[in-house]
Order: sequence, then structure tokens, then C-alpha cells
Amino acid sequence: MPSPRSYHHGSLKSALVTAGLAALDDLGIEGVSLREVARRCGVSHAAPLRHVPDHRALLTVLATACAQDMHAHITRWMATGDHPPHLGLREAGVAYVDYARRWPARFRLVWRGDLIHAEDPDYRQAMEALWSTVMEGLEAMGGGDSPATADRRLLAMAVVHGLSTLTLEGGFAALGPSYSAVPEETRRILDLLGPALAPGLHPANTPSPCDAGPTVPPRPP
Amino acid sequence: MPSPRSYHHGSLKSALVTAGLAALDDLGIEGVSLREVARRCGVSHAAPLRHVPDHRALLTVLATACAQDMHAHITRWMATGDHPPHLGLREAGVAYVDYARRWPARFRLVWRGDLIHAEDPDYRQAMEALWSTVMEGLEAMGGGDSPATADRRLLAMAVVHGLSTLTLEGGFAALGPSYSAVPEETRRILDLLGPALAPGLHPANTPSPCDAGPTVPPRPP
DNA sequence: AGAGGGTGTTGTCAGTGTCAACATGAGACG
DNA sequence: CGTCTCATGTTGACACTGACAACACCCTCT
Repeated sequence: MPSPRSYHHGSLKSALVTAGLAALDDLGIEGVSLREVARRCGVSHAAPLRHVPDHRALLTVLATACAQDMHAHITRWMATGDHPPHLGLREAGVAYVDYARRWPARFRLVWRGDLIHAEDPDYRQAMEALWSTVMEGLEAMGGGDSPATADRRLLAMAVVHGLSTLTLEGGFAALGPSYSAVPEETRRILDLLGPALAPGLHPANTPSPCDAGPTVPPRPP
Repeated sequence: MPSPRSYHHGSLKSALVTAGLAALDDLGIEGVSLREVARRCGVSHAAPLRHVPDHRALLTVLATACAQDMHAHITRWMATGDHPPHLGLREAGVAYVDYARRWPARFRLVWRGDLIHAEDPDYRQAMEALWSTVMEGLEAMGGGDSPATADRRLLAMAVVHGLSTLTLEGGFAALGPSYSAVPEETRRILDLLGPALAPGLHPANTPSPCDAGPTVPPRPP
């Protein structure tokens, strides 16, 4: 890492991602401008354009990185606790909501299809990996491949995503006692879904609805 | 409506809202700039600032108008069909998702807490009215005031909102057969929720999960 | 050693939000 | 009826943004 930095930066491409994520966390999505990122890299205002065709492309790269980060968060969460298979989806959902609560700007960017190139292959691949991990738990809950399986997937995605976005945008503020998206509360909500998602199981034999799970896995680098 | 328009516009404040909504539908949220709206009103670039302190305030006024519009959409939808009380929430949810599908930019703006003044009293009032209408159906589904009622409200809001946002942002694209948010599909998904939301009712006596409902109420003015 | 090209810089343009200074004219007040 | 006031609209400016063109540097390959 040359101190006075020679004329060429050397690894600007990856530095853009690092600085971009930092700007995202510090300033929110609106704060991630090409010039701001250039500033944080100690480079002139047009330098980023050598590595990224335009602003959308920069945001797309960052969104992809955030999707991978979120994926890693959920994977780590699932690995930390010891979850019986029929609770797999619930814990994946809890991890999903937890990520949104702790990394609001990153979560928002992942879903800002109007700001990024949503058809970008890297981005799409990261998103598919993310969802497939969340959905692994649903398969484990049984139900086989009944015709309603696709619908149950939709339902599970909608609940988990809806909890996250409503929390972030203050959608629960209209209700009196507010939902704070901490894992215990999320578990309580998701447990209500049990009968709807796993029709083969009776509510009676879904054990202890609020048993423990991981609460604060280490922050990703 | 003076044709050559005298020096003073006369009713610029309301014209801003009309032009703002038009710009929103035409260009999306990013297209709603103070200058664009001024242009559409045939007025100089700084004139809007006499009626609105800044850009956020303009978006807040528009978001409030959209929330009221959405509220009216749902109310009209509920009045059009003849729904037995235990299906009230389901139809309100269908109307909610339908609005998001048909007015994507308006729906998005309503929830862009980062772009508007979310504490604005008019905005908050509109949002509370909106949610209370959606939730009326849930009360009608029974369950009384059991301790889980608040949780069931959260769950219902999350499902309906999650279906809407995931559809808009293309979140279902990763799955094979895509969900298109048309009322019939939404009904099928929401019907899965029956047992979770109305614990007093057995799945067996929730009649015909996919009976008819209104499909295309008239567009709001 | 010399050429080529990838990378970084500088300067510029159009677009935006926001402010200050100025212009207009409608309504209040005598 | 005359005048004055002030809300409303205009003009011009500044800082910020994304994007492009022209130029500068220096690594690498032959």
C-alpha cells in the first residue's frame, strides 16, 4: 500500500466496493455518489468511471456485495444455532429480518430494482443463492411437493420480506405497541405461520414456539 | 383557468399536487423534481418553493395524496364485492396488492420514508386510516382480543405488504413460475393464511377458498 | 528501447435543490 | 378612490451531481 500513492491506484476496483459500502452505511443510498466514493478512495472525481460504466453499475456491484453479505449472515445464523428441521424456515426468516434491522441501507439497496441493473448476472445469481438458502428450511418442514408448494413458498417469502420492509419504513408506527424486529418478536410472529406452511403437522406437535436461537452473530467484515 | 396566465398562477399549490402525481406516474419517483413540476405547471423553476419548503415536503404532500388514493381504492373495492365477514381481510389484502400492481410509483412513494417527512401529521393520519381499513376485516374474522391479536395484525400486514413489494421489485423472479399479483393469485396465497389468522375457525369450515370478488374497480380520478 | 493501452486527471456541460434579490399585483386600509 | 403591504412569482446565482472528451502517466509487451 504505497503511502503517497503513485499516479495509479493499483486496486481501485475493489477499493470502490469497500468505500461504497462504507458510504452506504454512513450516508444511506442517496449518499453513494460516484464523486463521494472517489473522494473516499482519494482519487479524482472521474476515476471510478474507468472501472464502472455508470452510476447504476456501481450501485449494482454494491447491491450484489450486499446480497452476498446477507446470504453469509443467514448461513452463519443457521450454523450457529441448533435448529430442528421443522424450525429451519423460521430461523432463516428471523435471520433475514435481523439483517434488515441491523443493516438497513444494505438491505434497502438489495431491493432497489429501480436504481440498479436487476438483470445483471452476478446480481441475479447472488439473489437466487440468497432465496434458496432461506427456502431450504421450508422444504425441511415437509409437505412434500403438493400442488400448493409454490404458493407456500410465496407466502413464506412475503411474510419475511414484509416484516423487514415494514419495520424499516416505519410501517408499524401506526399501531400502538411497535414491533422492533428483534429475534424474539420475529419468532413469535413466524410461529403463527406454522399451520399454514406445514399442513402435515398439527399445531399441537410444533414444540415450544419460542425456544432459543442465536441472537448476535459476529458482524461480517 | 386564465389562458395566457397572469403574473400570479392563482392556485399553484393544488396544481403542484396534480402535476406532481402526473410526473410520478410518468417518470417514477426520481422524475419528480421541483423543476419538473414547475415546468408542468408553466411556472418558473423556483415558484414551487413559495408553497412547499423543500423537495422532501413536496414528496410528502404527494405521498399523503397517494395514501388517500390507495385508501379510497381499497374502500371502493370492499364496497363493490359482497364479502362474507370472514373474508374481509382477504379482500382488503387483495385490494392492497392490486393497488401496488397498478400504481407502482404511487405505492412506492407511500413507503419511501427516507424521501419524505414521515412524521408529518397529514401523512401519518392518512397512513393510519389506510391501515385501519385494511385491518377492519381482521377484526371481523373473530378471535376476540386474545393476547395474540397484535401478533396476528403484524402477520397480516407483513404478508400483504410483502407480496406487494416483492412483486414490484421483482423479488419473485428467482422462482420459476412467477407470481403476477393478479387478484386470483393473491386470493390463493392469502387463503393459506386462514388458519393462522382465525384460530377459532377450523380450516374445514372456511368456505370455497377461491370464490369471486371484484376484479377491476374504476380508476381513481 | 520504443509503442500501445489501461488507468488517473482536468475541464466542461446539463441537470438538480436552494437561496437572495427583485418584480408584480391583489387585497387591506385609510 | 388612492396607497401600501405582502404573498406570490421571477431571475440569477451557487454547490452539488452524472457524464463525457481531451490529456497525462506509466506499466507491459515486443
